[in-house]
Amino acid sequence: MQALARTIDQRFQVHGIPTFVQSAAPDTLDLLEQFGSAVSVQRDREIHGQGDQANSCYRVLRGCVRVVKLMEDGRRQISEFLMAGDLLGFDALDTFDFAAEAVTDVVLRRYPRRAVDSLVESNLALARLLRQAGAVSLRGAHARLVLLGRKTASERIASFLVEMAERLPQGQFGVLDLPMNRTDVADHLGLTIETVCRVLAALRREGTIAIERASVTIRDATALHQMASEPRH
Amino acid sequence: MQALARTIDQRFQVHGIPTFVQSAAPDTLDLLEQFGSAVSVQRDREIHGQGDQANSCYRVLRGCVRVVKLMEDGRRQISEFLMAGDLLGFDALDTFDFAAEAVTDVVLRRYPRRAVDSLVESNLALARLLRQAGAVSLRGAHARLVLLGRKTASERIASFLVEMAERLPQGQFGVLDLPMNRTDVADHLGLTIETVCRVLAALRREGTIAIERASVTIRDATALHQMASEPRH
DNA sequence: CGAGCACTTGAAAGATTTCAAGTCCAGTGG
DNA sequence: CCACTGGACTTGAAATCTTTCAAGTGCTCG
Repeated sequence: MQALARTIDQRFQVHGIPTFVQSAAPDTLDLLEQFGSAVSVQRDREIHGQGDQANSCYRVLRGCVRVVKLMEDGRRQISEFLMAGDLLGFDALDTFDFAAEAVTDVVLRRYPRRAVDSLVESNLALARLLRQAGAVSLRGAHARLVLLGRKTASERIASFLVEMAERLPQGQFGVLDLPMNRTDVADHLGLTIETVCRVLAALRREGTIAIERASVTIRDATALHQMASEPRH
Repeated sequence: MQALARTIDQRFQVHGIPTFVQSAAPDTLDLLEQFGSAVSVQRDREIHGQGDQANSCYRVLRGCVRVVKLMEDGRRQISEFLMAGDLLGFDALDTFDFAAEAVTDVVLRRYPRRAVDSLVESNLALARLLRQAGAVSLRGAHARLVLLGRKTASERIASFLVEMAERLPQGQFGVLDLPMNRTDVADHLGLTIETVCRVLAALRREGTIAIERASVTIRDATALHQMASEPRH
């Protein structure tokens, strides 16, 4: 299904999972495109803050974005990383309750909220697409609840690597260029940076992966999948 | 806003938070209602299983439902508890990736997926409602990610009690009749049943709450809120 | 060449889990 | 009516995983 989806509409892709829209003629979606404008954001700059008015929706064209919730005392949870093709803020209420920050230099396409809202009401294909997108996003969040609530540190790291590998542009295999630093990974997986390091080191020693700074090569995908112990799907 | 919403449309309420639908005349929503049928499910029985075809959507009329993900080895994560008014399965893809089980005896209203899907495409008010519902649901999931990823055991319990208190039928204050058992609470908060007991006992000793079996009375709401240390909103 | 930052590794501390007994009821059967 | 049984809940003590605290290493940039 994933491959099929790509052949049908590769422009819209939600949280790394291509959206399969059966009856949407690609043209209908271009209606939204005319309201879009390009935005560039530098590494570590904020795209929008926690609590900001949700006046814009975005689609990531290039780079990596982190979706962040910050607690009063500085503890941080990164609910997800967005990559090329992923949508941001289309599901928002009137304000964002999380910040979005550029992990790398990022290029976004920005759509005014008003345009999206009104277009959704007149364009069935777009409405369908966004509904599907929301469902996929929610499914991802649920998977992450299991990860944070019930998985061990090793399982979390393994799951993370598997997920990143699955989101790799087609054709590439096993070589991950992780755009985010170890602190980001830690704050995504509910661990400390030291634990992330240690588990990665252990995986390296076992020969499951090879590490070179930001690049992780998967040497034993089977072992990694096993270690991830995903719920049956 | 919460109070206002209740006055406008109390029939639809999403994950405990009433949905505020500005321009939806209540009548429009009754269109869906004609396809609904009542379903009763006994305590601990399954409403649908993990992996089932998503042929139905539900609204909880009475009782409490748990949304469960099970791992191969039996570890369990309850992503949320649904109470009267909450929606279930409206955001599904073709299959459920989680099970729904009755915590207490439950009465549901069941809507055929097909009817919902087609009605969503013709009824703008319903589409808007469900879009909003999805956003609220996603927001809740994100809050839970922070809870599971970054909060301590005490903070999780406090957050849980605060949330349950907020979902109390209006008029009631401070007395929670928790329909779910300690194991369910543990599996919701990513803890063990023993930790749940110990933290509750500690809160009781401090005089923050009083416990009587399934009933928890909040004696010091301020202390509880502080202990919950929610991210700023 | 030195400073700073990201990352790594070790050792001690700590929070939560695991293992092990209880306690307390509600429901059952004598 | 009352003892008994099973299940949910509690509590204690030891074990364990992860964090915290500390100290490097190595790379990049000025």
